[in-house]
Amino acid sequence: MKNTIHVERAIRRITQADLASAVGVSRQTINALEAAKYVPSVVLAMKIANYFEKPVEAIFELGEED
Amino acid sequence: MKNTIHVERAIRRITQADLASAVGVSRQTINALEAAKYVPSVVLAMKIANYFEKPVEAIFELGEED
DNA sequence: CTTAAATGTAAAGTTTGTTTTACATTTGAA
DNA sequence: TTCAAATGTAAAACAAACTTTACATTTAAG
Repeated sequence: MKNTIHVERAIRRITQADLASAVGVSRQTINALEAAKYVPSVVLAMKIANYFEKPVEAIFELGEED
Repeated sequence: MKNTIHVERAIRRITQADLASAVGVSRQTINALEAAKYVPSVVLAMKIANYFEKPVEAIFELGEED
């Protein structure tokens, strides 16, 4: 599971804390997600995708591991 | 969180057990998902969406609760 | 250079996803 | 109607998501 959250964030010049509060999770959750430390729930994934106005697949990609 | 798994399954005339083994989870997991008893991980959601050849958003929908 | 904001990281704890086992009920085909 | 397959459900156990607190490091602006 890979994701491009930090890229999307960079484009919009948004902070981890900003995104976190926008989607209702802690900043560490966003930080850990960007570090690919774990796999989020679909709900969180969809909230993030919605926030960036992109489909889930544009931000999250299945890897070999999955 | 709503989903249309059982509809997609009906269309393809596929059993819960079939889908379960196709995406690598237990049959109870699929059953519980259809009953909306919990929210899956993005990985599982994407595997299910891929299996049905549809985007995640076509199968999973955020509700008020989320 | 200095300072504040942003980020990385880590441990402990809570909650929630997922598996396993097991059994009861429904459905469909013969 | 009978039997097998499919589905519903439930409890215990385990794994993984997510929070909280707390601190160290990096980055950017003044």
